[in-house]
Amino acid sequence: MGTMTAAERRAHAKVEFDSYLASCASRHVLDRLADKWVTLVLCALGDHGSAMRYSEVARQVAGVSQKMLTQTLRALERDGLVSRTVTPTVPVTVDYALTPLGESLLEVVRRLKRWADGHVHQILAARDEFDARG
Amino acid sequence: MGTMTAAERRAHAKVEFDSYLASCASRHVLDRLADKWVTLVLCALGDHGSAMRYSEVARQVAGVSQKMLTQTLRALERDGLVSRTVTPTVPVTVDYALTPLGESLLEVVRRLKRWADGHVHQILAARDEFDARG
DNA sequence: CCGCATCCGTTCGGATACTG
DNA sequence: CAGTATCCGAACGGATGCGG
Repeated sequence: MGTMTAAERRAHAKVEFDSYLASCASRHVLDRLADKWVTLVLCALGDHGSAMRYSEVARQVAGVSQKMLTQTLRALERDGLVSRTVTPTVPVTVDYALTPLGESLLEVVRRLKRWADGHVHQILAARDEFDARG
Repeated sequence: MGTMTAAERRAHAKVEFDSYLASCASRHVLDRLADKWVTLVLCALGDHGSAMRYSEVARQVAGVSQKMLTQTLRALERDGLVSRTVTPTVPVTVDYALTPLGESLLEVVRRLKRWADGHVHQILAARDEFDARG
């Protein structure tokens, strides 16, 4: 395997770049929120108030595949943002809820949503004007 | 064309889902921020304080390809978050700066970063514990 | 009921080369 | 200097089928 074209150079550049990103700890969290489904799941759990079954979350979010939902919930659990409780009933029961850390994050996300709701018309207007010019 | 396998069903589901998303206007903005480079560019412009040349931004962000940088700047310009000023000198000069709307958003993003910086250790700790259990 | 594994189309994003 | 255009590998994300 004498060919080490893209993969190698990529790896090198990645290390370099990751060290840059690592210096900015908050990027890890931003990257989490960057996920399309994370905010939706977070808000679903937050709006509901109490723990939700897996299928409840799926119904609430309503466009997510179970692959993405499971993946998202796992990631959130891993980061300590949601808790996962398995009750060994006959068909197993699994409940998800926000942890205190998750609720703390939800507050910040809600601020973001509030900003978005308050400024979305300006953004859409700017977008229209920009597109009109071509 | 009797075959309308994935493409068709996909299209149908997408319409359904998009109407769900459309009801939540703030998603548009969240999706913008979801972009990996948007927050970095936003912060670069914000930290610098005044207008920056294209190459200055590139140097500051330091891991972005020119393709992504241009694409990101265009998107931000389109949304009215940054202004793009072309000065027709001999080698053309282009300056980018935050608009008032962009600065307004930056404030919210900074809140998010502050939360992240304040809680990243909890997240990393949770992650380690989770990984330790396997 | 909850979730994992596989397959596969779509999209993202970097490298490179070229223009004004 | 500040882009644009093309190519291509890598990663995302949905559909389906199986397992506990």
